[in-house]
Amino acid sequence: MPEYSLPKTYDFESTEQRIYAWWSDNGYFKPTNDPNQPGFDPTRKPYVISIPPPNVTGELHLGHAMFVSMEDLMIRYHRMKGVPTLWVPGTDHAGIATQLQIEKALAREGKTREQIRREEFLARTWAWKEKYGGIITQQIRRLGASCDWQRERFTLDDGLSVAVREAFVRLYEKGLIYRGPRLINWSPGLRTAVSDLEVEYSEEPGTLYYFKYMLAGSPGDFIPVATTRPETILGDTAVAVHPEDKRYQAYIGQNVIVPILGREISVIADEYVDREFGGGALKVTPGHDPNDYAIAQRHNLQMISILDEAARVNSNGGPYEGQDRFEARENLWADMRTAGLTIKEEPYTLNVPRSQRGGEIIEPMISTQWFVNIQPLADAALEAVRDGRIKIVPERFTKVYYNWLENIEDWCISRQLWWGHRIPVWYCADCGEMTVSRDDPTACSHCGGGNLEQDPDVLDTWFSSGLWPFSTLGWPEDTPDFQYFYPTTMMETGYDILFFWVARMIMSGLEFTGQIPFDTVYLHGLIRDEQGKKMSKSYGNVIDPLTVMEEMGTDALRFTLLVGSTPGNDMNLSLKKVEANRNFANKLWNVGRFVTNSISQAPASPQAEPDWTLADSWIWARLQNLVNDVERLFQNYQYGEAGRQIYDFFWGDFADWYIEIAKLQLSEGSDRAYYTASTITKVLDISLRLLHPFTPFVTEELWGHIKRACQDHDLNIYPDGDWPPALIVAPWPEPRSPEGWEDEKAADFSLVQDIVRAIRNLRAEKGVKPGRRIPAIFVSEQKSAVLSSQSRALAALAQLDLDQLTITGRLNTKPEGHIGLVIGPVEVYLPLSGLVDQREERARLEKDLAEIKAQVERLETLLGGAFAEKAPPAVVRKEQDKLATYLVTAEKLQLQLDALESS
RNA sequence: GGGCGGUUAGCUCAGCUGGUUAGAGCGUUGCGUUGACAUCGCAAAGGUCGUUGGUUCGAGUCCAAUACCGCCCACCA
Repeated sequence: MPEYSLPKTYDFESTEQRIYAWWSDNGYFKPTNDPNQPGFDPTRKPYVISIPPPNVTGELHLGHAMFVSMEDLMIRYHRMKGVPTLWVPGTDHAGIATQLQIEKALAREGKTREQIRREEFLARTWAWKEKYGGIITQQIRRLGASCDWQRERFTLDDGLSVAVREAFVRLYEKGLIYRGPRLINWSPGLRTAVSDLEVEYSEEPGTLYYFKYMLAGSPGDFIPVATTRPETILGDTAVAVHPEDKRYQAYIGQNVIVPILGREISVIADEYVDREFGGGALKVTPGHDPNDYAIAQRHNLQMISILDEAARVNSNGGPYEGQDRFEARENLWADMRTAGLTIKEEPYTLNVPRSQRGGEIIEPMISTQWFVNIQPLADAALEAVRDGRIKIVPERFTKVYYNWLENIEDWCISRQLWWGHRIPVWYCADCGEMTVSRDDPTACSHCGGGNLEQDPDVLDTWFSSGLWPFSTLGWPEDTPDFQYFYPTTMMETGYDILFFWVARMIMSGLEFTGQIPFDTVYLHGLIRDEQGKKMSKSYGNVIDPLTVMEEMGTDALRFTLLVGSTPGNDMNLSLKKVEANRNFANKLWNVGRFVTNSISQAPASPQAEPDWTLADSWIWARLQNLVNDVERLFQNYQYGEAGRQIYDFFWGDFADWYIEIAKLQLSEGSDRAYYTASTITKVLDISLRLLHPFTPFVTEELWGHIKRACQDHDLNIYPDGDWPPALIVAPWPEPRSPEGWEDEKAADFSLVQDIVRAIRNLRAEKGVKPGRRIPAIFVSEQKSAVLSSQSRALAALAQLDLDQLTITGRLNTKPEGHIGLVIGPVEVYLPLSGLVDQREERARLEKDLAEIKAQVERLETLLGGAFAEKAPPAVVRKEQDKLATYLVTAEKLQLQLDALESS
């Protein structure tokens, strides 16, 4: 019974929470260089990430799993490199989203927020937050997030609220915030303004209505006008035609009559009008259409609002007052038809603006709101990326970023909600002036009166999240954290919030701190279902990360997300992939079992280290190669590719080949066994270190077992037995340049692999029973030394009879009753007498020969052409070597064929 | 209307500065109780890298055009 008997299967359930608590208890998530602790060194540059704060009452979804995995990978990698790292966690109050949840809960009690009043509503929301606010952060912990939880923040914290007020007041004092009536996007269901970004457009079938605008001056005469929204006729203040449109030129300046209402409005000329569309004339509704609003400003037109907060027709709508906007549409149209004012209706595809949150149709309305004059901030934000102070990965998103900022409109920041940062503006009942203040004022700053009332509105959630990278570090106070950890290093998030969040953080960071908030933006893609469809509850294709973690382990999910994604590209997730990676975790585990057993069985007190075997050299070279590649890929943010390469190395090279050969070397006893145990331990150790940022739990757990086994058996793989206390803080493997011997060893080992594969292949083809050991004759002039040294390995891997192996430089006659194989410079003969079929053999040899000859021909042409002169010498030499090998192979194949003919 | 991404094996995808026989996982087929692992092993089948043209000694990789799929921005009522 081995001393270390690990279970056969990796048990993630019993591991993950224990390991997480252990890391946390040992303080590994905290920065190793902390400005609030003794021994702080301000010259060491930290690596800092601010977490994209999830909605405080949200539930974990795959988007969270994605960014947590990615950021945790970045953090763990840098931590292992010895860089002081800080990952600041926190949550967002998510104004609209949270308020909607509370309102829904209220609705179930048959209440509205207006009924219970603001104070009571906020109390309930806070209670809700207290109750559910911990769930999401708990779930993020389950993913293995190595955040410094002592620095956790919430956007409505006192400190962050101070930051929000500071930001608002500064902008106001600089004249970059203003209040006024403007056409904004109104959400009638939520009864609040929303920003342009919060409106989504969807193509939907609708109707284009044609009707008559009767001329006031000449009865019976009319201008035909088309609209998709007849109810807005009630708010028309002009009819516009193109100035050069001959049909209507005569009417310009005349009056037309608004249907049903009978108001007179004038016909104006504006180049915006498209003569081809509809009748060529445009009704102008400045109060409910952005383009019409612009026209109205050019022509100084009156602006009429016809809808109230709930999008019901108001008193400007005459007989339709009180009707819902869609109801009014039908009724007005019916009345117009009765009045003979309609022309026709035709089907038409509309682009309907809908609320990102509620999904209802957004109504453009004129409303008094607070705005940020964004242009100066946008210019600075553009400059920071243009001059390279901030780098966006993948690079193509910089163009998207530029395009948005170059065409940006002022930002409507006030929301008619209750849950959020209340606007720090007070209105004086005595003098009517505004007091804008960082602290709650007791008196009007203008008249000194005490009759102050605070603006009832709150700020857009993104206003506070825009301050996140520095508000979480203590800004506006100049705290030690802010001084040391700001600017942060990496902003990792989904490309879908590039505008909402990233751009605004850059604008705010530059404006308020005078510095960039982070130097790199890494954007990951969205996660879709197996077919590439968006996951949504209505499709029923949502994958719940918690279920996946429960069933297959956190590491399997993390590895799938990390390795399955390419920067900026969406990924399609299927459970099959997670399953494959659960199997990988299990593979790791079982290699670990093998290694711990080997350690505990290895002989003690080593003598001098024996020469490395070919396999030893090969695996070291491969591993070193891997370390270098991973480092390069990490530097280029190619995390997925790095993970894939580690996977391939671990399974395809280490487990499939080296471990199999190691079994032989271990059975040799004494020093060879000791050093082989040491080698597999070292290779595993480095593999675990490389994998740790991807799959932290299984690697940490396994590494702990390896460490204990080594310590108990005096096997030192770290100098002086100086083991790191935990894998999470173990040093990252150092890249090294090759020493020159690697290529030859790689070529020799690859020959061994090819021989083994060829023999296995033939055995399978001929139906030789697995396990049956057969004799073999190896013939090669150039490689007999390699073959001799590898006889045991060849015998074991290809199931040959070691006692009946012949290795020779040349053979005069082909052995009777053998099947011959040619692998490069090596011939192998296997005595499969009963299974030899002359015709089959000839066919096989001819096929191989034909292939080789084709290659020879190709290479001869290649090397005879301009390639030999123009290609780099190293590339040419490689091809020449190949040709030489092919020629030898061809020759040997030909000899075998000849032998077959003559027998 | 403008911009971006994708198109590689039956499916889902890698393939990063061009190097000459294009990879993985899953699936399929055949064999298998080799004391790490059946969440496994061995072997096999399977691809004119969307199309056309160009640059180059050399193109899945670079350039141009084009088709289809998807996304973002703008929003002609």
